[in-house]
Amino acid sequence: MTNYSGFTIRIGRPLMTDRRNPRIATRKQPRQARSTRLVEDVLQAAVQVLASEGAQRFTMARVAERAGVSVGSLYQYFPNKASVLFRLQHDEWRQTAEMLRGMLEDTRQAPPERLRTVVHAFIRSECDEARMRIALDDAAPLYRDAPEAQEIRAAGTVIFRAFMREALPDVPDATLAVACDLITTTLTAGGKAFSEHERTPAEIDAYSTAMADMFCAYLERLAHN
Amino acid sequence: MTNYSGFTIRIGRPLMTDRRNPRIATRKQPRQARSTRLVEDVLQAAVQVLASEGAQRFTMARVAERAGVSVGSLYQYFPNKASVLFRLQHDEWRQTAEMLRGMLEDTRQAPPERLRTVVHAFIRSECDEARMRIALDDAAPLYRDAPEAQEIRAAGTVIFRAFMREALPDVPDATLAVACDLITTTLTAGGKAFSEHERTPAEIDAYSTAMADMFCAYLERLAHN
Amino acid sequence: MTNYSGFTIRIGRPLMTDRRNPRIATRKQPRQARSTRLVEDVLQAAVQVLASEGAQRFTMARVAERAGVSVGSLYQYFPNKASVLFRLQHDEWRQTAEMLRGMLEDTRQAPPERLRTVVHAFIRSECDEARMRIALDDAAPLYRDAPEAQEIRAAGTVIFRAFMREALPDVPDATLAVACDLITTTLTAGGKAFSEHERTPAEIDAYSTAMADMFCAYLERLAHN
Amino acid sequence: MTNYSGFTIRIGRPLMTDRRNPRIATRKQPRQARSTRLVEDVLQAAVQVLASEGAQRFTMARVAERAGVSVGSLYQYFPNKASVLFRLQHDEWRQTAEMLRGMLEDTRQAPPERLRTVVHAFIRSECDEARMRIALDDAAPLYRDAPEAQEIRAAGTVIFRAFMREALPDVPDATLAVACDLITTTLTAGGKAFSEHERTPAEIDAYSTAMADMFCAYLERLAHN
DNA sequence: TATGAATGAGCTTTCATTCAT
DNA sequence: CATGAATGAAAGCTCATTCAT
Repeated sequence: MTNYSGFTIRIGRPLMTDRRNPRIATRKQPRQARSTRLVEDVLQAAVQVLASEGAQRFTMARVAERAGVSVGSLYQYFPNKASVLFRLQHDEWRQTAEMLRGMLEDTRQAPPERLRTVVHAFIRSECDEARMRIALDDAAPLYRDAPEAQEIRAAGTVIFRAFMREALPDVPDATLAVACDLITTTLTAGGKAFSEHERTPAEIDAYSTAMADMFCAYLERLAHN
Repeated sequence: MTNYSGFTIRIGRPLMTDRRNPRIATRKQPRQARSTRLVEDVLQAAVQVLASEGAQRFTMARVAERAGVSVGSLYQYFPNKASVLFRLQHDEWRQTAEMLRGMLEDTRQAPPERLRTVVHAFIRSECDEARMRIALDDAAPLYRDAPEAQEIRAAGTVIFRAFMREALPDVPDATLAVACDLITTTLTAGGKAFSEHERTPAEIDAYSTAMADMFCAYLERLAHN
Repeated sequence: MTNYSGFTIRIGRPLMTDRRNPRIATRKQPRQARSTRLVEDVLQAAVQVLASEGAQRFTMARVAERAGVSVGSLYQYFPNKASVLFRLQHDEWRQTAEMLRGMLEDTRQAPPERLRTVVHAFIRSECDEARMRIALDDAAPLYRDAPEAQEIRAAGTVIFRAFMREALPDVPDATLAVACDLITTTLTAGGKAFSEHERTPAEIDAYSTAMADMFCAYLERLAHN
Repeated sequence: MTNYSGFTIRIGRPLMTDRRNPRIATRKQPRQARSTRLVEDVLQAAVQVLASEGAQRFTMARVAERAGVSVGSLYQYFPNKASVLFRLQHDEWRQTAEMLRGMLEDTRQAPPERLRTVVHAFIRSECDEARMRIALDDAAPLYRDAPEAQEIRAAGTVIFRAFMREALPDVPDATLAVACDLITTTLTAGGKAFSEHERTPAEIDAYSTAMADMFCAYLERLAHN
């Protein structure tokens, strides 16, 4: 998936690339402490395998071995490989979304300032663990078309739309919708593309500033039209 | 590949996700008519397989069958699977770059107008054959890190930089470089993300207009600072 | 199992198809009400799993889940998967055998009439729960070669032999033995084959009548030779 | 499949036990001599594996090893495991059907004599390679529901029906149909059941004679009613 | 030069059974 | 007694690539 912050508006239907749409939800809820631990170990191991081996060599066997469990145990809690990857992505989404929500709803700052903050935070977070994120993105075809993946993005959309409405009270709905889509897509897809290469903190800062400038210039133009 | 128009500036080094960096260049230059024909058949077939089967099921055997050639012949002209995919991507890049170059260098229009034209043309072209493009993108991990892929982008960068300098004569070099990077990345990554879903012509137009608006607002701000 | 009514005479030794001959008897005799209940729940669940999932997907985990018991408990009363299946088959056999015995020993009717009754009853019973029976039969390789399975058939044989002797008082022992074997095999194997396809009551009746006719014609011929 | 002579009439629809209905036809027609040889080696190996290891342990890897080829080669000519088994069964059917057809159409003998010949030949052939046949039958769930398997039986039916009409010229169609079904089912299912145990030539002869007697008695009764 | 048969490592997933809690 | 987490061997199948013909 291109955008994993959960903030992208999607109007059209996704172009499926795979016939089957696998169940991806977790197979059972771990109830005992040991199980919870196992799931966490597995996810941690999955991140490591993804980062060190890449999406191509991300196999259930490797994850199991890295986690110090048997393949069978893996399949107790994840119905298939896609579900492990999806869970990773999902957790990422949740975490990022939570972070961004806090910033977007922080009424102590003016909307443009909030947007600046969000852009900087997002780009920076994208550059953290970039290797793993790239690999996770490479694996996207495996989990992208799962129904669960589709559901996630809606929540982020709502929050961002509210923010945009606050920032641009007088803009017509249709215009606002497109602006939301454009900004979130630019942020997420652009952030991802940017983070595909190793970046210094200075580069990150310069790029984030530029993107925030661009967004703010756009907002101003929308406000004055 | 995130950007396949050949217009993205890349400063940092790419974060490799695969150990081996295979030769990807075509194995031999087909000079005879028959060979050229074969290569074209193969590429055509590859596009079809990609579009109809998806990246996951893109195999050399399938390409060969669709092209009406033997696997052996395929390997006469392409050293491996990645090279076929890369060639597809490369051709795409070339074609798009050529188109955009014409628009960017068309001095009959003011720079902002040229940029608008470019954005519309690019987004529209991204939405054509979207299914194949998505699949090609899914397969990016296979060819992305090849040295040949790195070289391509430079040319596009130069052209776009010249355009930007023309549009913003007084902006410092460093600022301009970042702006170039931002705009090309937004255009390519954003365009790709947008085209991942089925779009009506009206949606395409609205989105392109919004993106062009955003770019122009940004250019103005840069010009006046 | 080809014949699961318990009425087939087996002279030769079975051709083993599996190396190991596992213990199949129930692990312990459940004497407490709770245990009896559990065993019954398990068997009921097993029937359901067999009918709904087929032999291929008949797993201990599924049975346990359907029965609302833990796998561990399952293994308290059944030493292995084969034993569950065998028990199912065994119960079937017992039930059918009991039914047929009553009919065969009913001296109020002449032997040919009794045989007619038996044929109709058996074919009809085979067509009940056909799906489960097919699945149980598919699973036969798992329990067929168990020693316990061999023992069962003897009892049925004795009863049927007595009936045949009554019907054909003057036929030599050897001839009678073969006739017994032929009729029971035809009834059971033929009934099973017939019930593998969905049947209307009319079809069932027609087929039963034909089979009974055939048996009676055969008995008459044996009697007059 | 219960009946593999191809002579069974099936009126009702089969009760499916598996959701998916796999393609079973051969993947490609071997054109070179080497390939033909390979296919034959594979089938020979499959028979051996089936006979020596049983259906349970019949795996593609084992077949490949026994045939002295790689698994990959196996999958060049057989799309899946079921197709190997089906091919075995299919060849059996064809061979048996051919044999029986010759006997049934041999007008030099009276119909009852022909039927006697057929019964003896069939039972004897069932007892040959019994171990392999049992295993093949155990594996039936894998190929039974394939569409190709359904088609085969029709041909045998036609031939046997013609024979029965010749033997019983005055019997109504409906009666004849049921009689055909009964006799073929009895022959095939009964023969299979009989051959599940090791048999001496004397036993085989006695059983065949008995079954033929039964059929002839039945035919006579039908003729005189 | 063209063919396509052959390879075999490698992948995902299942499931009977055990045993610590 | 009951639980259900954990095991890990084993299976079916794919596919990039090679090389004898």
